[in-house]
Amino acid sequence: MLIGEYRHSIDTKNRVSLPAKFRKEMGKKVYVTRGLDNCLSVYTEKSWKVILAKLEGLSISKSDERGFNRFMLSGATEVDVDGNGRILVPEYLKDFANVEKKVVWTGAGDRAEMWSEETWNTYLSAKQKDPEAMAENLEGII
Amino acid sequence: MLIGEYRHSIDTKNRVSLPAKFRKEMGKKVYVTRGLDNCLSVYTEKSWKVILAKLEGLSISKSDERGFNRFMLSGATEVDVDGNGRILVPEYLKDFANVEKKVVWTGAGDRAEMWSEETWNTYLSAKQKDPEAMAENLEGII
DNA sequence: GGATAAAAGTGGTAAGAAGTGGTTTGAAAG
DNA sequence: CTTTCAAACCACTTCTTACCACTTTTATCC
Repeated sequence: MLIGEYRHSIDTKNRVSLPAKFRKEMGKKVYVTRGLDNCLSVYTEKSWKVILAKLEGLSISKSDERGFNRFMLSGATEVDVDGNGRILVPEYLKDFANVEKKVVWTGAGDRAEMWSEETWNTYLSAKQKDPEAMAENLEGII
Repeated sequence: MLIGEYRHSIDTKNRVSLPAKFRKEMGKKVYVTRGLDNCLSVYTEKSWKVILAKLEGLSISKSDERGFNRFMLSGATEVDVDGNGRILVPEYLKDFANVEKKVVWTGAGDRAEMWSEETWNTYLSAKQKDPEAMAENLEGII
């Protein structure tokens, strides 16, 4: 279970450390792709397979489904964790998430998320202003 | 499984590199044809057979099905991968996809797609404007 | 609480792979 | 027999990545 918030920096070669607390669960191979709200989602091998299984149900002939499939798969990349616990973030994903130097890792249960510091701050302060409103929309789930 | 996004260029002899990450899965022979949204679809020998089987299920008496069948098959061509991992793109497919010099390869699971850089940028930014909307339409899938 | 050891974070370097352009060779057609 | 075109071959440059080194932080033990 991935939880918590950690701050790291990306070096000039697009390497970034996984939070030490995540490493055991993440193993030696992870999958990075575009996430919602302009973050990057980082999946373990196991949780990635679950996502793939869901994507396989999408139809190629329906525009929305084709689009979402492309969004997820074209954005995805399999990356090895190096000897120092770092991963390499492709340029196009850095661009997507507006990441420059400082990144924020957040645990999200089955996956981790990587945010540019500004995006995270903005997102969090917006959501924190009114968690009650979010809660109202949870429809009896919680 | 073909995933990710890669940028390459086509040379004056219409040769273009396959992304190194795709080469193992693609083997020495691939099938290129017209794809939806003005990209080119590139299939492995194996996935091409699957597509063919699906096309055979289409009815010749239904206008749309007949048309789609022609769209796929008339555009298709079998191409060999050269010693440096490149393929040769026929002129008419370059024209179809508005490819000039810069191309973007994207992985789409069972196939790869090749886009002109502009077409891809336009397509992606349209989708990115509202990935959340896509996701909401796909409720239950993710 | 301080010292020591271990882990984590960060940066650099060099060998090899990948990308791309040009040249030669062989086949086909006139 | 000559010419033309395409494809295989070759060579060079750029980029990637695995490895190594150093600094800083955290944890442990005395």
